[in-house]
Amino acid sequence: MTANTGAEETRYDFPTIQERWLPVWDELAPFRSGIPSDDRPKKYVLDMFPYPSGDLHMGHAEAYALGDVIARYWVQRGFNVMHPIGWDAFGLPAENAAIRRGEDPVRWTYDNIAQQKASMRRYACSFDWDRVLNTCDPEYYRWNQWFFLQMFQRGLAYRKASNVNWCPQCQTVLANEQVVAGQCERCDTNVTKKKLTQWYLKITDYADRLLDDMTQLEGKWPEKVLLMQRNWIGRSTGAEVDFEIEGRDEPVTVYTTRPDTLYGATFFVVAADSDLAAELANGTDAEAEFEQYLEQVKQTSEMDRLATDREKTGVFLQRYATNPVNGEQIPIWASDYVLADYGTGAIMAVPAHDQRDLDFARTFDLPVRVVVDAGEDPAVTGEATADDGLHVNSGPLDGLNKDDAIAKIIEILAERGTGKEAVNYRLRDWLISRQRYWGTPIPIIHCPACGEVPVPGDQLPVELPPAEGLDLKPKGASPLGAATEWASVECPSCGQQATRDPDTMDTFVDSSWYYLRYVDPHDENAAFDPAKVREWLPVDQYVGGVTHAILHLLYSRFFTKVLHDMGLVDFTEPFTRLLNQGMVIMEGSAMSKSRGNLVRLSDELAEHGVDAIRLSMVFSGPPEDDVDWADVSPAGSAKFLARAWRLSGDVTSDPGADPAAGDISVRKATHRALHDAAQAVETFRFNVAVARFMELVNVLRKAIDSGPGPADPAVREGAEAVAIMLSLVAPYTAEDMWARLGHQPSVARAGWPQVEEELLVEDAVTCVVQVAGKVKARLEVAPGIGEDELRELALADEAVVAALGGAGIRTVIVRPPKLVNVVPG
RNA sequence: GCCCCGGUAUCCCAACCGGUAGAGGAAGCGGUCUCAAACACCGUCCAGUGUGGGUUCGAAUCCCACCCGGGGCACCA
Repeated sequence: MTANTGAEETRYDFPTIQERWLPVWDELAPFRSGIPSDDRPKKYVLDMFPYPSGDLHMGHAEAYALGDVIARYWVQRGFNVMHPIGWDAFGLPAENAAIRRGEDPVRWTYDNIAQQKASMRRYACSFDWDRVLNTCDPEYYRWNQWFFLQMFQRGLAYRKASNVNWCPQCQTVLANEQVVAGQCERCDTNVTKKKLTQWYLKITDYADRLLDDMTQLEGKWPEKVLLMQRNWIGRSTGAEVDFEIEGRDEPVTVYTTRPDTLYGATFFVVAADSDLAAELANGTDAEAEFEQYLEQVKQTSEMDRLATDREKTGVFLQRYATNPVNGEQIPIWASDYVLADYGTGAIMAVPAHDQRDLDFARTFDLPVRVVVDAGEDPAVTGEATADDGLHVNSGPLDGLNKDDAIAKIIEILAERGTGKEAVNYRLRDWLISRQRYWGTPIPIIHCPACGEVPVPGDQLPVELPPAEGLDLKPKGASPLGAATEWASVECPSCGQQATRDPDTMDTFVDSSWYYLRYVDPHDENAAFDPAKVREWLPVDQYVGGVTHAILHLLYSRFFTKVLHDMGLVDFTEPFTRLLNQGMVIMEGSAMSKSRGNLVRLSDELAEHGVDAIRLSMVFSGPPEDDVDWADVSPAGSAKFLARAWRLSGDVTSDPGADPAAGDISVRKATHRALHDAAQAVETFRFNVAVARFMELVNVLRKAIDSGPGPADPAVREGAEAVAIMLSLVAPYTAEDMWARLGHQPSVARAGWPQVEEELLVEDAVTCVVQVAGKVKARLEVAPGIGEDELRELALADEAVVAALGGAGIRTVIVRPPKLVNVVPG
């Protein structure tokens, strides 16, 4: 390298340093991970890829700074780290820009990608630029189509008509995971229901494995994320019980988690919007009333429906069900508090032991019968009792506790053939079709004769037609349907005139497997090469926001399991470890244009420099906590960087000077810092690691100014360690220091110095001597001091003797070398 | 309503298995340098750990209750 190393400079000038090293790094490419002769052990560090909706913002700056610490750390530790980046490039913003400003979504997307890519280069992310992928490239999304067809053939992709979530703003359907508190995850519009035929992926087939495999992730993923996924999947165990219905051939099955309370069922409720309700109401005197009620239910928005403390409503259908254990006739009601798509859409109501049933019973004056004795009468208190207790009024279950009663009743029902043990999930199949343009076309051809026909593999990818000339305005049907030339095709199986499926896939399909594609993003023969995947995956460390705790992470786990079953990968969990970084907020609330508290990343970078911003992000606190920009001081970060940088100009010894000849206490400080910082990084306490850097810089400053002086080789050793450690967070500053210390770039590949164990041992330790738990004396002792010796020393201490004041000694607790506690008698 | 996570100095945050409450930073204050200032450097102030109880020789750390903040789930039978 012939770059000006800046050895003569005396002032830390970040713009100069940035310009100096960027071109050098471009040439050196220190983070290239695909060199065949590279025999370093492999590690895969992955940042969640960004959506290209404009330039990078503060949130990106934080996320990528944190991921970079991890990636760069493992490089320093001698690993061949694959740290790739790509773009999650399909999605609505491109389309909306097209609609609003008449821009071509393709162009809009690629322009933004180019801008973000340039920004990431300047931000000095340690990405391997040979592995970039864009999900909107046909060479990428053809494999979405390929996976879809694989799933289709396995019965894992199917079409069905159902009441689906519909966002009136986006004019498209949404998956359950994309509805947050009754609102569209993307635009916060109240979601409505619509009966539509849509494509689904059968994630429910994997519910048990998605749940059970979480044990592999225990301790490696944030507990919070695991909990959220468990809640989302919502497995419950109970029983299905068949109730005969008067005047109906088939019995109706209900699902209950409390089959033991069957004797307490005093009425029966079907979901008002279920087919069963309509059927049961049909031809009864209640029919008109029911129709009216159903209308009213349909008018209720999802938001209102979810509101707690809602009055219970319903209609008696004038029909009766028979309780299979005691032959009782119980009235059948229709209500919206029972959900059509959970369980069987019908329940047995046990008001004494279920609050919702009790509320309903009290509203409509239905009987309440206690079958589990809890000492209180729910009919009087208004509080249903769900606790364990002895069963009463329950025939053969009398006197049993809950668990025994459940076992017993299941046995009885099974014997009679009127019920069985059953499991239910909250998780629903993943609705993946979208009525929008900018996504992966679903590779199915609808033939009037053959039905749903897969597009033959050799005709993939089914490319999107150009947006030009298409009306992309949301109108509830996919714009692709209007591209007649594109849509009309011959049926691959019978040759008849047929049409392409006009919908595109949820963009979460794209991100469900992108981490596999990075092993060779330009592979033309397959989505990925299983051999290469074996080399690199699963991902050792995944870094991203907690916003994806359910959506993306659940879908990716599902995809991985499907690929496992297809024999394409040999692991069942894609991400071994997960770190969720927090958000960047401003004065307590999320940054947004409307709040006017938006801090522009580009402004901050221009003012303080890339390194100072990165350092601020990393140092602000634990990575998973939100960073309040009002609390961080980029100027303070810049000050520290300048202070560290100055060390490199002060060192006067030559490169290669033997540190063993240097000052021992400086050496100890260096090795202690290297050791502690490494540990802090490995446990994601990056802020603590930075504190260790700062500590060492302070020690070295003192050593130079008023200690062994700038020529001491220990000072050089320390300054080099600072450069190496700092390379994780502040790559420009570190590289410049490295050069000023007389080394060739890149410091990123310098390697983490070997920590010398003997330098971690302290010369002397302060031992605290307490009397009755209060500190009375401090002794300087050898770290290896024995218990007896320490006890004697402590008891001989004047202050201790004085504190005891002649009182006897009951016990002496000795914890060498740090503590002695004398307990007076 | 249920379930998680967190409350330490003015602020952001450290503190290993229970063992000296302070590593680091910001802000403040004082000083050195300077004609003065900025920068830099040096020094310094500041809490007994949300509240109440318990366990222990000893509690920020463990247990119980409560308060406050953040998050998740929420008519899932």
